[in-house]
Amino acid sequence: MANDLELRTLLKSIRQIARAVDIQSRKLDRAWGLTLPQLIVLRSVGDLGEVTSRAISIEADLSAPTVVGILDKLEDKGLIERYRSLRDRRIVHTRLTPVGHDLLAGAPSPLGDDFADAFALLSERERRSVLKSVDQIARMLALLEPEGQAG
Amino acid sequence: MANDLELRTLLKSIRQIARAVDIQSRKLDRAWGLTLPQLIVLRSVGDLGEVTSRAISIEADLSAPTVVGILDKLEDKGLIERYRSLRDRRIVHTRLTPVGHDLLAGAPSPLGDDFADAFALLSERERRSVLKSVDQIARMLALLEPEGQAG
DNA sequence: GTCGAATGATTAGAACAATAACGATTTGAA
DNA sequence: TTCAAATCGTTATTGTTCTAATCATTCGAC
Repeated sequence: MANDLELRTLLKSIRQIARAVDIQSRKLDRAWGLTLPQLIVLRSVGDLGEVTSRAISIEADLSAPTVVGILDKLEDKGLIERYRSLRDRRIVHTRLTPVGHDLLAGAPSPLGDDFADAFALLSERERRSVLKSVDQIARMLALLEPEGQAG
Repeated sequence: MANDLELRTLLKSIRQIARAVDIQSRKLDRAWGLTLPQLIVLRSVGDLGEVTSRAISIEADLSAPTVVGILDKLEDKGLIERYRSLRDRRIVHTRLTPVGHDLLAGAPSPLGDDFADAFALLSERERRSVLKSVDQIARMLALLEPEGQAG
């Protein structure tokens, strides 16, 4: 089938993206002391305000244990603080500290300013096509999961 | 800027893809005893024949140390074998064992048969668009790396 | 009120993946 | 020939991420 070759090509591109993102994450860490997932979670906290771990998990597309691990690190760095809800003591709320707020305000583009620039140079038509295609792949892959309903 | 929102959307899709691929890898492992990176490396060995670690690293888009770790596991499972070149004893060649060859012959689609089916249902125009966009992102991200020359 | 089920967060364990550092070997220049 | 540089593979270390299992708490049925 011709499909087999296309699937290989697609898989290779996905791998290249995964690797590039990983490398970018380490670069970010060296320059800012924050890895990409840490920045993503920090942004989620900034966007959502006082937020439960579960909500972060959904927003950032990370499993609950992963979020906990990242929150541990962000707390160690003094960027966020956590406290148990008084109404329901199972729930842990997270919010930015002033330091975290400031850092977030000056944070770079997660995928790198060079990438952001390159992306901005695309035509609107190209950008729309890219967004549509990448979202399409994401949805098709998510279908395989038990809970995945993206209607 | 409108770009900022687009970049966020893109990042979210990329994260969803990364996570879905990771989950698919674990599913593969449970069903076949091989994770996705292991399958990719095994396929690389199958495609390239007697091959150096360096060549696998390039083909599979993985760093050299990562490839070594994966080859260790594949060797433990008896799927590949390694031997030092006699001409240049720095070089280690890798090839499939008969067991590895057989397993590869029956291996499933790396991203899952469900995904392969879903992808096949797309029109040729859609498939081309997806491949083009994903490759475009991969190239734009690779640009940031020191050695990345994709002309 | 009490006990089981459900929910939220966390810990334990395993795999991938990178950079940095290292050892072994070959190549090339003086 | 001898020694420095380059190349190949590997080890050490750190970080992300998942599933499975665990703990605490709340909710619901009785």
